[in-house]
Amino acid sequence: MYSLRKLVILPTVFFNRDPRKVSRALLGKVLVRKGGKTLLAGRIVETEAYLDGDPAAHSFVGRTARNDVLFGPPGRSYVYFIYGNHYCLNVSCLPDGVPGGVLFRAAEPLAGVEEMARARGIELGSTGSLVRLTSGPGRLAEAFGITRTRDNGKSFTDPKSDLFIADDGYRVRKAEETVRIGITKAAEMPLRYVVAGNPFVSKLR
DNA sequence: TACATGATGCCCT
DNA sequence: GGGCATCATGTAG
Repeated sequence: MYSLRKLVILPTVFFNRDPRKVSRALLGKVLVRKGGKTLLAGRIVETEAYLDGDPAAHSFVGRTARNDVLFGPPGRSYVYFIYGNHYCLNVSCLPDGVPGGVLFRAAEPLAGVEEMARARGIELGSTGSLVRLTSGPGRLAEAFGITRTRDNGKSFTDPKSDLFIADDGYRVRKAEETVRIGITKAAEMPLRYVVAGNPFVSKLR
């Protein structure tokens, strides 16, 4: 069983900087969802940065009700619904008033594997079932039970929050930068960050 | 009020 | 390697 005790919740200043820095620094950190008696935890192995003035960022159109969190204070969860099926989880970056964020694209399950499998409708034990739990932004969000109604705007840095990001002392050996996935604008910018060789990183399409 | 569009994943071949 | 499910959001009218 994964132990909560060694977890140190990341402070707000961690997110109050360039999303590229935050994306890289988040690799190896732990995403945690605390339920009533369940604990879901996953090591972050893949992220993407969305910058201020970035044509591929939701904030590019200006501040709206939908993307408001990206413009707000750092360290909040930005959840959006995409393609009629999937939620995606992000964290806001940069000071209040400046838009920016990091998309969580994949994680390695550490705790609550059965709950994740149930949420994903996956039978554990079948081929590749563990990887399919959390490799991909839509999968990751579903495994952690993320929805816009429930989680958009939540603080990631409040110890009382049921959703937070923590450091458990793990250090990534090697990180790699690649182009982002599934976008058409500014598609050439290398703003995707992955833990080299980790099997839970989502595959290029 | 309608409609095109998209930071995708699944389930086939 | 390609079709498809499926809907919130923004923009036009």
